[in-house]
Amino acid sequence: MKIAADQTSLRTFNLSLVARLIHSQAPLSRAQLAAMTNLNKSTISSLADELIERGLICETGNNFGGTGRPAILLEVNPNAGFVVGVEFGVDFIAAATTDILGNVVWRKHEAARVAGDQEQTIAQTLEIVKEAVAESRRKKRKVLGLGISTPGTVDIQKGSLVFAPNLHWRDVPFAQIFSEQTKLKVFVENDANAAAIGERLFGSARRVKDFLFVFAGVGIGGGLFLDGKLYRGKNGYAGEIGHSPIMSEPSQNLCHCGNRGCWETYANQYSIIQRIQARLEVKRASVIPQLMAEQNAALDIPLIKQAADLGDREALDSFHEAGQAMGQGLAGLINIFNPEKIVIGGPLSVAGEYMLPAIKKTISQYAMPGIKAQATINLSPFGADAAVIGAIAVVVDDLLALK
Amino acid sequence: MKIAADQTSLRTFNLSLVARLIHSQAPLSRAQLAAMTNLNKSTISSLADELIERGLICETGNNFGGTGRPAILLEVNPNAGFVVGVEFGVDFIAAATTDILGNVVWRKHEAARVAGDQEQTIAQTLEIVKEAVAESRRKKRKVLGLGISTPGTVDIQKGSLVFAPNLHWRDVPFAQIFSEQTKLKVFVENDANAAAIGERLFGSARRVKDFLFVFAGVGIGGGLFLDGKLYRGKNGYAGEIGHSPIMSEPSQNLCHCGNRGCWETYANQYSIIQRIQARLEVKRASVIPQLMAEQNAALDIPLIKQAADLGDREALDSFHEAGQAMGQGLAGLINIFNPEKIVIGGPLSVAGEYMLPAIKKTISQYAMPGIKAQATINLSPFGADAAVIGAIAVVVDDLLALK
DNA sequence: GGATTTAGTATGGGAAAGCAACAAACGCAA
DNA sequence: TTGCGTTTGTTGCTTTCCCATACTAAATCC
Repeated sequence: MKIAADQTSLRTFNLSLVARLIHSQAPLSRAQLAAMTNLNKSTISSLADELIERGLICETGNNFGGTGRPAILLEVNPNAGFVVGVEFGVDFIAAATTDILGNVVWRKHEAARVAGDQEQTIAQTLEIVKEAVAESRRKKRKVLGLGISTPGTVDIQKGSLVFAPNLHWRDVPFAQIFSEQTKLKVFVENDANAAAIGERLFGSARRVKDFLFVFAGVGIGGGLFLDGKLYRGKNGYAGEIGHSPIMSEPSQNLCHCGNRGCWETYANQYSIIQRIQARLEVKRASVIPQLMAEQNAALDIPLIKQAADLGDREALDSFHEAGQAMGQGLAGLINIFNPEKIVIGGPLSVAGEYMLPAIKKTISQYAMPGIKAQATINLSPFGADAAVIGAIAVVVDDLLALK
Repeated sequence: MKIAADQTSLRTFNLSLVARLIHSQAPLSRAQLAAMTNLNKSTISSLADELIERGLICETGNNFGGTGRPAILLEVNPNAGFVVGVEFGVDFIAAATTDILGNVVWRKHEAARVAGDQEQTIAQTLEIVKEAVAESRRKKRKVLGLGISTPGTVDIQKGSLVFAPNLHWRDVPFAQIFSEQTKLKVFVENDANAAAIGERLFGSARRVKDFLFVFAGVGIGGGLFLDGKLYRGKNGYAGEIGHSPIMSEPSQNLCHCGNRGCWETYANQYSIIQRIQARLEVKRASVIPQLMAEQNAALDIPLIKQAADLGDREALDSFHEAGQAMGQGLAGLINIFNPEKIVIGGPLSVAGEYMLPAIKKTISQYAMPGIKAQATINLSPFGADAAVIGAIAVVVDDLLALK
């Protein structure tokens, strides 16, 4: 057990506090930081010196214009280094490199048989990571760490995947494998959780204490950011928001969790594809079959989104219906969490603009008036990349913890 | 803003830590505390001295028997004083007095037209509180504070009720009224939240970091205890777990929130009464009409519970069905929160033993295997009194915070 | 160009936890 | 009975870290 606070943890806490403030609200002067934190000016000076010493922040010019002595502005050191992130999807590997502020400097998206061949996928991923590291080296930046986000449950202490039903993977010691091969500090996190951290550090939830990240794709996962930190539950499994039984008619689709009536079966990618298929069977006035033929492509979300872009009624209606289902589930979550914000991201969110109106309307119908008025709903600025950026954010979050 | 940590907050943190450990795991020696907290022995001595000085804990004998010098055992000072708690129900006022460990020394339960006449109800409550205080004085104990729990949303800073739809009350400055009249330190909290704190301090969730208190009665409210503290959401409205839309057939009951299909309409008190009424219309083989006639009583939960005690099929089946509905909602919550525990209490829980088997069975059907295996479900040891005890716990929690 | 204002630094002090040595209080065994 | 080992708790000193105050620095304003 180690729960008490000593002088060192006090220092660490304040160091981290100042680092996070500068990260999220730069540029800031020492005087501003003192006012914001209620710490003494001299204490702030000492903390800032240490952060500069560590290379995390730097002075970046003066703030002329006002009366009095101009402030020396502090901001995150843009030369501190790069961070590499990797996301495992069901049928792709996504990777990116950013600086500490989340500015993307390199990215890659490769199709992969992730759910098929584990060994080959890891080998393929290692190549991508090595490419990212080489690229960083070429730009004369050191790599501060590697973040990995994956569907399924994760042991963040060990840095291993516990079980990902979608991938059919179990007990994969990612941290061990990747740190051995790359000598990097490796972090592993669930995709929705990672995306939530990404949204908090780099995205649309920067100063938000209580928000939910809804990661929509093959399923619907949730990253619960509560009271200023990610909530993981007893074993790190929290956030399985997609499996609330909202309907239980036997007619409904079997969820991959084995039950019927799970919320996500009404609002995930496949539910939309199904809606389209059902519509195409009875009605042919849609550009979708044509698009599929032209592009020799399967019926997937990007394709349906193209159809919607062309004004296709069936595509638009399907997104609308899925949006309603999404909104119904989110209404319940809003009542439960009284969040300040709900952010929607993940693969399905490429069609977000077509779903959002229905989502908002349904929420406003079902959520309790006093609570829903407090919550804003928006799409993640990272869209389908939310989990890659999130993987990077996990690393940056550790840097800012200054442990 | 005041977010940073200084020496004083360090001391407070450690003082509170030691106080809570002693409160929850007494008796403990200084040496044990040092081992548990990783604080230095001398630091623990200093902290213990201060807690003794403040009258919160005391030395209580030695731990002979082992090898080496016997330890001096520390425990909560039983003479520190009493705490008074009050719960507003829809049609009753409940009050109790306990010591700091939650041992009840006095209690009172009065019928009242709470939802009817606000002024009269408050006057009636004041009388009860004064009686409790007089009783404490008679026992030569000082009263350390007054806790008030109420349905609806609460402003805990101001100590006022914001809005309680069930009571038709709005903007009631409880803290102001009661502290003026009694000179006590007054705390106000939502009933489900209070009950959760009570369960954590005195009940079945003592060392549990992540659990949900389900307060079942007129509605179904939730107290969310996450990461070792109560989660309140952006505005303190979190925990409205009863209003997740789980079904939306137009046939269903209108919820008092204005929607149809809310989970709580399938599992609250009224849903059970309705089930019974429907059954009695088509089938007469029940002792319920007879009980109602004998006792000249309305059809309410205690009466239906009596019928169940007599083996009445209709009563048992109705509880069973409501238990299934309850379980369906709880399954979703388990998936969302990955809690260590779910505790069910509140007025409806007098019939808990008849609902629990169905609840557990439904949960085990609908919740995800890996997650549900981690969660135990149990009834609150305080049953229908959970919110009164909770009101007291809110006061004790403040005492243990040592602010 | 001096007054004013705001920013940041230097110095000494105080609070809190750590460390190490020591005293206290028991069991045990010779 | 006495000495030893063992564990507990205290004491005095040290270290760490933040705070208060005074001071220097560097701009604007008049």
